[in-house]
Parts: sequence; structure tokens; C-alpha cells
Amino acid sequence: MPERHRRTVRDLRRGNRATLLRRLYFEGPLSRQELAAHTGLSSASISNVTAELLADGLLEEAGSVGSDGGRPRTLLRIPPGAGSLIGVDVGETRIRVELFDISMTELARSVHPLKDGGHGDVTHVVRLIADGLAAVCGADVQRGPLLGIGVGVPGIVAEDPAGDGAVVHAQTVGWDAVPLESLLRSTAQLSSSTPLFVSNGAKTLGQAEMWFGAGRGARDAVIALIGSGVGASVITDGSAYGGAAQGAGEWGHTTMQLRGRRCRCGARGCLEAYVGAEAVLERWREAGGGRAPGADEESALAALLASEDPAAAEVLAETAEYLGAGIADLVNLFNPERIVLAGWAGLQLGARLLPAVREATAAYALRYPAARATIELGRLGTDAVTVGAATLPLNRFLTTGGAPQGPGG
Amino acid sequence: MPERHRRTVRDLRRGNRATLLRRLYFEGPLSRQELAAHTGLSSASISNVTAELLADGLLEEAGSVGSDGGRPRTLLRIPPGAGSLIGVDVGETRIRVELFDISMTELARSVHPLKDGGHGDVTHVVRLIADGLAAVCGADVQRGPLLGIGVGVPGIVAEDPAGDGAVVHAQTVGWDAVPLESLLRSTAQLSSSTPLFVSNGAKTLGQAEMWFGAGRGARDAVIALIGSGVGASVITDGSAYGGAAQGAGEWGHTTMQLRGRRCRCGARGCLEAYVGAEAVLERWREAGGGRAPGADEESALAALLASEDPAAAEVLAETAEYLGAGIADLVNLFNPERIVLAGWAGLQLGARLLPAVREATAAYALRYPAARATIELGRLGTDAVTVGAATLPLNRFLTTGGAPQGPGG
DNA sequence: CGGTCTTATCTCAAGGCGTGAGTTAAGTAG
DNA sequence: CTACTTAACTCACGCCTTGAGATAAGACCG
Repeated sequence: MPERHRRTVRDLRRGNRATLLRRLYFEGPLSRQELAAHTGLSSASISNVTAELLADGLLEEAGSVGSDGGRPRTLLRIPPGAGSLIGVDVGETRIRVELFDISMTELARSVHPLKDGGHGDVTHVVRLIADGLAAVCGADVQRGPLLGIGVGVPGIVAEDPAGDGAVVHAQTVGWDAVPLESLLRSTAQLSSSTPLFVSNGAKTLGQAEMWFGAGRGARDAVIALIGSGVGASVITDGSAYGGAAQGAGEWGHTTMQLRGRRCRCGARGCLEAYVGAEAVLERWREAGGGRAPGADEESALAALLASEDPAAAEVLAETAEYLGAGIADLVNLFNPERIVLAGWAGLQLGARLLPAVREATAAYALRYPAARATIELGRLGTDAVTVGAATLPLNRFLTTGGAPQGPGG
Repeated sequence: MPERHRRTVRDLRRGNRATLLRRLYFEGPLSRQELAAHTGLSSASISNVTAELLADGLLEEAGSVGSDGGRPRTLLRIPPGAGSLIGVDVGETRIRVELFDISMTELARSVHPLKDGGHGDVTHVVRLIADGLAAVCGADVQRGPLLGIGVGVPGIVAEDPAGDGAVVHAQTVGWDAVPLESLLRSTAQLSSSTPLFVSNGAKTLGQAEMWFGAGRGARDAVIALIGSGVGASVITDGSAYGGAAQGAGEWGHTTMQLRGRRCRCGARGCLEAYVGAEAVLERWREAGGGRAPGADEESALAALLASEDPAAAEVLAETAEYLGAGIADLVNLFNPERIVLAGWAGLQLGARLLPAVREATAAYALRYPAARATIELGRLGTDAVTVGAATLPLNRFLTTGGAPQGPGG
């Protein structure tokens, strides 16, 4: 790669556009004055750049606010119609496609259920996604130009060395090096200039909580995602939001008990084998707990939480200890200021077990990082994977300053 | 913090100076031509910037090399005398201070042994460091201006919110919020314009291996450091070297066995309680193994490795399994392309156990990231903590492009 | 109602910077 | 000695940010 780092004087303008856009996006309407103070740019430059952005339709004036006796400040904001975004959630049981405006208000959605093992037929999955895209794009709603598409998937996402875009490795659903990006581009006939991002669903949900949920404002945070499986999303130095260096997080397959319970990944003693919803229910069954026939995991877990059975209490206490210790690992490794427990099972378990989890974390983590970290529940519910996925092209939009630069190179 | 991101056109020049310096530092002598190709800058800019750097004495011409018939390329390099660096290793048994020239050639050193528990008296430790600094600075060697000082310490380093510089929390040696930076600045009477960095010793050693050792060239790597205790240094996106976002790493206190062995940190089942040298020897003792009276840990570990006792083999096999599983955690969490096993105990154990460790890692990690990661031994030995520490001011030098900007603000 | 004050925003000339084309420097091949 | 090739430098141009000053827009006071 011959090129690196910024170069020409033009990048300055791009960078400043991006800075202003990002600030305006997250900190609501601001006056030029405040922008100058926050960004350190001179007021002259603010005028120039905002004039450009206004001309591009990326900004609009939004009333004004008095100033002790002087000319009132004109507030600026990004109009919701400045663009639209699509987020896709390739979940364990369904595929959801949602269309958002730039303020992440949902404009349309399309959901396809997916049978167990339905992931095996990749072509079918891709077709479902493409249908969903077509459906939301065809929806009769007012919206700006499409800024891009984000897709959240299970497993690990890597870049194809042959330049074929994102490739997905998802051991648990049987995907081995699936070139999802190129498949989707051709199946959905996407223009090559449409930004398309593929990322791990847990990371994606993490970004949603970081930007709009419980992680908002934190610099270093970890989003722990517990569903049937377990994942985590690590955000370090999230200052200015999208500057965030995102770490992956197959946290669920971290060893908590050497030679312990068999995990569906093949190894033994993984965290997921203890605190994943599937594993918790399995452990309850082993302890003699019942599961209403035909009940899905979600209601079965609710039943466990509601049970008065001492065996259930024991299972839950152990779950809290494992979860706390698992979180302690993250605390020790990353020293985050905030930990957000999310995912459907995480929210269910957390509502009841949070105090016990906090206690276990304090017991297993080192004192100093433990004192710094707070543990909270996620605020966005389970459906935020699409929001997080849509966040990917949104981040690109904010980072490039809405520049009309095709991703050809 | 009101200011963020780049702003003025002057930062461009600073950035380009930095880019050129960094490239020249790591990729040896290069011609202006090659610099242009690598950095994407126009040859005109290369001429301008290099002329400036030459005038500042930060660059020198170093011969020339023919070019198929045309004018030969003049090679440029950073002269070793462009500056000097000091690295300090606050170790478990001694304090080492070393002076390097900019190419990391050692010019002088000073070592003070430290008795067990000697860390408790912080003032004394600081005095020893200051004496060491004075000693190496007084050494009669040719050297350039001092570019800065780096200090590697055990434990976690944080920034004092009151602006008092780095504060060290090291549970294992009894340091609780020690404001090492300000103590050292006043005791050693450092000018406030002398860059002084304090960082975790494991991170520091990690950076040394990344820049000059087994990690060289890797983008994402983890340096696992095993001594009496266990730490890790995580480097993500190390492209262009110092762009590296360094994650901390109290990896040693990650839980491997819930409710397992008691660790010196107070928790149970930590990795360190199984694979730290102290723990390994303790486990050998429990298994009936002997330890020559008076032998230090290093030779005791060597004796264990040399032992033909089946109990010893058992202890080692278990150690390899724990270590492998611990590495698997890192593999799953960070998906690194390379893992470097370092630290004195890590090197000793690794020399013998590396195949078993690799096997255990493969068994415990997910297939895809495991296939990507290679596990290697460190190349720099145990004394590289000072090199790594010196790397901190060096990194600053390369990042600022050697700008004469005092760190006042 | 007009004058004065205060504050926000715009305008403009100046100074920096990177670029690309053209020029000069420094060799080789015949 | 000449033609050719390649490296490095020079210069006019366009773009960027800045700081100072001009202008806009309201509040306060008499």
C-alpha cells in the first residue's frame, strides 16, 4: 500500500467538514459560534465550511437563540432528510432489514423468518436480504439519498485478500469464508458506489449502544452481548465517537473453566457454555428444572427467572458468578469505564442478576480497574443490531464529511 | 477539551515531516524518489520537506545508488546522533536505566538492585531512578540532544485527572495511586520540556518486540509476557508502526478456572496462578518436586524444565494447556496475526513447550482466528523493557516530526 | 422612536502548503 | 563528445485557514 496518512491541503477541508458534521450530529443544533469554540477553528473557517455544507444540503438553519444583548446565534443542524441508511440484521432466527433517516428514525422495515439451519444455504440468505432491501427501498416514504448499507452477521468478518470485499467466517452457523459482500452486491444489483459494510452483529449492536444507548459519552467501553451465544464489542478511545478503534470480540469462547463444559464451538469451558441462554437452560435442565414443551428460549429463560425452585436459584447464582468473572476478564484486559450488558438474554438475566454480577466482577477483577468500571444494562433492546449496522455507513458519511467520493479506490 | 483533530495548514507539514521521518527510521536509507512513491507525496513536496529536515539536522545524506543510466538517487537517513533516548525498567528485582542513541544502540547503562519489598518506599525508588538518570547522562559518550525518557513499571498506569501526569496503580508491589511522573520530575529536576512517559512494563516490552523484535511487520499482534507474573500487550492496527493503538493487558488476571487456585491478586483461578513462574514452581512443589534451597526462580524453573520426573512432566503439560488456553482467549478476542511469547519465564517455558502450547491454543480457540495466528518466541530477551520504554519518547519524536514544540500544552 | 451597545456572522487580504510542469543536475551508453 | 535517462529542484497556481475589520441583528436606554 503505497499511500498512507493525509497529504494535500484539500484533506484539511474534508477533515474539517467531517469534524463539523460529526459534532453537529451528536451535539444537536449548534451555532457557528459554538462550533468555533468546540473545534478550535477560526470563525472565518466555520463560516466558509458551513456555507459549503448548507449549499450541499447537508446542513440547515434551525432557529436562533438570544445572546446577552447581541445578535442572536443562528443554530445549525443536519436535516433528517440529508440522507437515509439501511441496516440489516442477519440473526439466528430471522433477517431484518430497516430503513432509517439520518437521525435513525425508522422509515420502513422488512422481516423474514429463518428456519433453524437456514443459514446453510447462503444463496437463499443473500436472496432474502436482497428482497428486504428492495422492499424497504420501495416503501412509500419521504427520504434523502441512500448513504449506504450496513449488515450485521454472526461470526468473524475479514477482508478478502483478493479484494472481493468482506468475507464471513461463522463457525456456529456453518459459514466458512462466505464472500457476503460480493454476493450481496451482485444479487441485489447494488451500484458499486453504494457503500456496503459487513460487520459482526455484536460489534454492530455495540456501536448502536455506544452512539445512542447506554454507552453514550464513554471513551472506553465494552458492550457484552448475550443471546443464545455470547459476544462482546470493545470500544477504546471512543473520543469524538467514530474515531473509535473497535476490537472484535469472540468473548463467548474465552475459557472460564479449563476442561469444563463442552461448548458448541468444540472447545471446553467457554464462557458461552455457562452463560449463553442455551447453556443456562441446559444447565437448568440438568439440575432437574423443567422447560415447558414447545416454549422458545426466550420464554424458557423467563420461566427460569421466575421459578422459585432452589435449583433454579443455584443455576442463576452460578450464572452470575461466571458472567461476573467473564466481565472481570474484560475489565482487566481493557480497563473500560463502562460495561453495558445487552442482548436479549443479557437484558433478561441482567434485570435480575445485575447486583450479583457486579459483586462477582468486583471479586474477580483487579481493584483499580474494577473501581473505574461501571456495569449497566443496555438501553436499546434487542432490535438495535439494525441500528448499529446502519451506523456503519453513517460513520462513513460523517467521516468523509459527506464528500461525493465514490469508493472506487 | 475544546480542541480536537487537525486544523491549520501547518499541521499538514508537521504530519508530512512525521511520515517521512517514520518511514526513514524503519525502512533504512531511502532516496527522495522512493519516499515519494511510498508516501504518495509529490516529489516537489519531498524536496521541500527533506530540505527542511536536513537543515534541522534530523536527516543526512548517505551515499547514492545508481539508477539504470540516469542520475543516481541520493539516499537519506536519520543520523544516529540526531538525538538520544533514555529507557528505565522498574523491575521486580532491580532498576535499570539505559541511554540509547536514536538507532537504539546502547550508549550507557546503570543498574541498581532492589530488595524484595523495596518498592514499598516509593521515595527511595524514585531516588534510585533519578540517580540512574544522572549516571547515564553524565557518561562520557557522544550523543545528540535528549529526546525524552520512558519508564516501564509494573501495574496499571493512568493519567492523573488533576493534571499531575502519570499515576501508577500496582497492586502486586503495593503501589496505590503513586504519582510517579511528578515525583520523578521534581526529584530528578527534569526540565518541564523534557518528554517523560510512564507505561506498563509489559506494554513497553511489547512495543520493543513490535518495533525491533518478533512482532516487526505485524499489524495486529499480542505480546504475552511471562515472568513471575503474567501480562500482555495488545497492538491493533499497527500499520506504520507507531499508529498503534495499544491495549493494556492484565491478561494474567484473567480467569481460567472459576473457583480455582488462589492468585496473589486475591482472586481465584487467574491465569497467572497457573502459568506465572512463581505459580508453576509452587505447583511443582505441591506435586512433590524439589527446589534447590537458595535457588532463585530462574534457575528453579530451569531445573523443573530439565527434570525427568514424571510429576514435572505433568506440571509442564498442564502449564502448556493453561498457557495455550490463555493464548486462545487472546486469539478469540483480538484475532491477531502473530503472538509473541516473551518475558524470562515465557522464553524458558516456550523453548520447551511451544509445540504443546500451539496445540492447546488450536484446541481452545475458534478455528478461523486460530488459523490466522502464529505463535513465536520473543527475540529480544528479557532486558528489552528499557528499549521499549525508550521507544515511547522515540515514538513522540517520530510522531511530531521532531517539531520543536514544548509539551507545555 | 432613535441612538448606542453588544454579540454573531461575513468579507477580504495575507501567508502557508502541495502540486504539476518545466528546468537543471548527474550520471551511462555508444 | 553527444544523446539518452533518471533524480532532484524551481516556480506559478490553486486551495486552505487566519485575523482584522465590516456588517448584521437584536437589546437597552432615554
